[in-house]
Amino acid sequence: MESLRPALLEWFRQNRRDLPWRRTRDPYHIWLSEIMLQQTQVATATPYYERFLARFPTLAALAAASVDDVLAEWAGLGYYRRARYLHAGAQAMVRDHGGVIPSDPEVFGALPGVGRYTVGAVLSMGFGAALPVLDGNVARVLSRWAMAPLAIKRPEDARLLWGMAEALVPGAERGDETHRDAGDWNVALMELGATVCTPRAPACERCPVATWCRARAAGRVAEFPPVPEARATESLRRAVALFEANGRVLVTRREGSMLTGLWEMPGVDLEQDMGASPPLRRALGSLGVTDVSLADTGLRVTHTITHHRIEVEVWRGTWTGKRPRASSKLVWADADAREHALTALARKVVEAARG
DNA sequence: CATCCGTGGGC
DNA sequence: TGCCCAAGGAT
Repeated sequence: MESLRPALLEWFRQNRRDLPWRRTRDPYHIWLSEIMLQQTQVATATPYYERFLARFPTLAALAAASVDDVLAEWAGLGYYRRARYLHAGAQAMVRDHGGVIPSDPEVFGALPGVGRYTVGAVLSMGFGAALPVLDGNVARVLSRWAMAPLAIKRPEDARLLWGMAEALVPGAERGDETHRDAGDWNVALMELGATVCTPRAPACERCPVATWCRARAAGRVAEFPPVPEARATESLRRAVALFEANGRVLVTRREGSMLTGLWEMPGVDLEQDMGASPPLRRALGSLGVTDVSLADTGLRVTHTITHHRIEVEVWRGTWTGKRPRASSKLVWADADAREHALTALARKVVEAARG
């Protein structure tokens, strides 16, 4: 145990990946990266991170932006509430905290979208706070080290895992509020989980701390952590109307609980055996789009979104009278620009239609 | 406490 | 190729 920490820290210092958010100690940049990386892989988040910071280089710039502009930069990353909370958080910091990330865990943790993980990550990396992190990577590593059947998804197990993580943070055993290794330690633990102690086919032969791993010693690494049964996905049908003009696509702003405020071509959900044309025509009519004809392109786009597998029929729309006009609910969007926050489904449909 | 919220990488 | 899952948080 005494040499476990130095062994992992030393390994990390030799093997750390050169990632954009590791070249900075600016707490705003670190905060942004941590929010973007929630439930999102490094390779996916990286281009978004670069673009986002180019557009909103400072907390003040983010706070001054409109929600729509923030969502437009976020479009394609998913979990859009993250972007709304990020924006609201930036405004709160400008309004109440002098335009900087609060270094007090209580204060920072009170901001929207900032939970215990994000508090530990940003404050340990940005300020050297001796606070733990617990994410999927750390939970997996700890479960294997202890050979304990603990799953982060189960709240009772999560409490135990947080306790284990807390006990390991440099400085914590002495009650120090800060420690120069705290941030590196947290990142090292996550880096180990991401690159060596992976969910499937872990590379134990490359693991710098394999000698401390009880699951490894027992030859039972694959059994930990236990995997809770996956929830089944539900199949849905949907039809969309694709209108194109001058390289632009007609899209409407989504309402309701999912993907609220994002833009997508007009469409309707369909029952299993329902014809698409009449309801699609009605949906267009309610947007003020009349005098059009619709033709089934035969294109079928499949999109999976949190427990729903959506099969989308793509209908080609053409106007028989005047071209549909933009309104508060309807715009002609450039699908290649990031001017509007298009859903991934919308981009997929455009892509499919272009062949 | 269980459920909800998006998307794309990787095997 | 389908399926698992990835640096969570709010309700």
